[in-house]
Amino acid sequence: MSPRQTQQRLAIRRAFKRAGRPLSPDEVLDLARTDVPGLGPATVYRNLSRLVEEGWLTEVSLPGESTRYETAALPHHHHFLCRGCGRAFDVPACPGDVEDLAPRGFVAEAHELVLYGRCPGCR
Amino acid sequence: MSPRQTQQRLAIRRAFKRAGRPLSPDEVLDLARTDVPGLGPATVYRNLSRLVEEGWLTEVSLPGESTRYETAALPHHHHFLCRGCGRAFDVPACPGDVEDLAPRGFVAEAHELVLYGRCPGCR
DNA sequence: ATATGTGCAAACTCTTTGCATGGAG
DNA sequence: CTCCATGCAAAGAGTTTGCACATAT
Repeated sequence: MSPRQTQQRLAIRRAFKRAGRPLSPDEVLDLARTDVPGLGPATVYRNLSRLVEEGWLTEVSLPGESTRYETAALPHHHHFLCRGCGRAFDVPACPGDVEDLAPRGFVAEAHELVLYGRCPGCR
Repeated sequence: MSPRQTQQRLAIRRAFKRAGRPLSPDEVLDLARTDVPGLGPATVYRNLSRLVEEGWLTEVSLPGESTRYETAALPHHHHFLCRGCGRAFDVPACPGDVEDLAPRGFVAEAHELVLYGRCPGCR
């Protein structure tokens, strides 16, 4: 029962390949509609969940923002949220050892770092 | 037009003083209802916004989580989210210089770091 | 006495689900 | 020809707003 190659599904994957950055469901809807005009939000949500299950996408949670998604298989990295255009970008770096900052008695297993500022297009 | 000292408002502020950690609107509602049983969610939301405007609270946004709030006037710090109980805690530390990680062309103005793991009560 | 704050309920936004139709295999 | 996937519309969860009444000042 591998997934069917529908036009909608192809358009959604194409959107991610073209964007090269994390996308919100709404951004996916806009981008994929250039290929499949009749595309509806429910289909986007269903495919995003499906693609996460299959390991092709991962969820990107940013503070105060609705969940975004990006293609999986990237090494450990962080994110940059532009205050101008609201778009998210990858930051291919990590300060390292940040989990040692946990107070005594707390056990840190993972961390997320988000930078806020201006992207090259919004300066 | 300084705010009135209603029982609801007092109960909400008392909830934060007692908790000593970031609280979600729902947590505030539960805690403040021990003082004012009839308290409704709308009143909590209205007071949270008001207290942020007045500078008594600040918003705490954590990835994938609904907005929490904590008493303002704390020095720069970060947060710990317990995967066991879902509660947020303060981390009074910062790795420093993380904004230099922004890719070329990007200007970072602020950052947020979140640790995930287990709090002392959930080990 | 006056007008701000509250509680209820309706409105809104974002996301999920049910169901009949359409298209991939 | 079969089912899985889609689109629509309705249902949910969380938050905001409108309105009449309560209450702090």
